[in-house]
Amino acid sequence: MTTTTRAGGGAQADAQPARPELPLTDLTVCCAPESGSALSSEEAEQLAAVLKAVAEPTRLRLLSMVAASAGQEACVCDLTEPVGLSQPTISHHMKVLVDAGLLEREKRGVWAYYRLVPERLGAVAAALSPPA
Amino acid sequence: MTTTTRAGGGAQADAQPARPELPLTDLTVCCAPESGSALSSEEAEQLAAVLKAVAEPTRLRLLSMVAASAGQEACVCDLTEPVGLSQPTISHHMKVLVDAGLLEREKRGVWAYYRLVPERLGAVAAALSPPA
DNA sequence: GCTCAGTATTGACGAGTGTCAATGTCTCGC
DNA sequence: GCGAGACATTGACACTCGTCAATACTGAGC
Repeated sequence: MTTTTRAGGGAQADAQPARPELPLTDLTVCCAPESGSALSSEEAEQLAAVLKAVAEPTRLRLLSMVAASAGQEACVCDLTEPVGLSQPTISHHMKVLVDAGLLEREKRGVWAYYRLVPERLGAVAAALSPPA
Repeated sequence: MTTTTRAGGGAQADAQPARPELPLTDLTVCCAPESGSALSSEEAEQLAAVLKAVAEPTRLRLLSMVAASAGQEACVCDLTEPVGLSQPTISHHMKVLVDAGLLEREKRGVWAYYRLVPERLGAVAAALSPPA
């Protein structure tokens, strides 16, 4: 299994069967010290997939707005206006963030509330931790 | 100036005049705790610009290969073969990483050596640090 | 000066992505 | 049940991006 250094201690690999490969907190560290080996293609694609979700100004703002909200959750109705984009666009970005595992969706009545997943974000940050 | 929480303590804002806005270790924290305000458009674009450079499997592999090399530096000739892409493509990716401030280029004779900039990578990781 | 090897640049092409208008779906209140 | 509001989905468009072939550039050795 090549026990390389990894980020996040949770390592709940058996999450949902619907998503075949989405380790919540199990991301290979990008830039390990000199002795560590480089990323494989699969590891690089996994990390890049999550980073792609974050590497977009609008999504970063949405993520930060959710994190800054009380209880670290917010609904689309609160996000559409300050961002200044159409509602379908916001909905699309939120879906990307949910698919990346960075947000969780919960529908309460008519409203859809999105909540931050700190462990996932922490795993990404740890994967980018500098060597030494 | 809105002194928000930031990542990295260096804050050498006056770097090179050639690059107008490339604060090496001065990136606004994305997802601050509840009291912290959300990212502005400029802050989000700055962070996203660096993340875009990293959110690509090939560039992640190149970055990790440079970091894993002895002395944390490597030349293009060492990277082309294991990645399995053409030399212009590798050169292109390296330029993107240099422009993002994640790598530094130094030409020694005919060879171009790329060295990791840990502070920059650390600033990105810190900017993505989870709240609380 | 000339040749050669290591890199960088240019141009072009296909794939991917952010955006919006229009439409669909679901829940609540009447 | 019905209309209204909140959100998701679809289709279309412009734009960006990753890749390669071809070419230009640059430093070393003869």
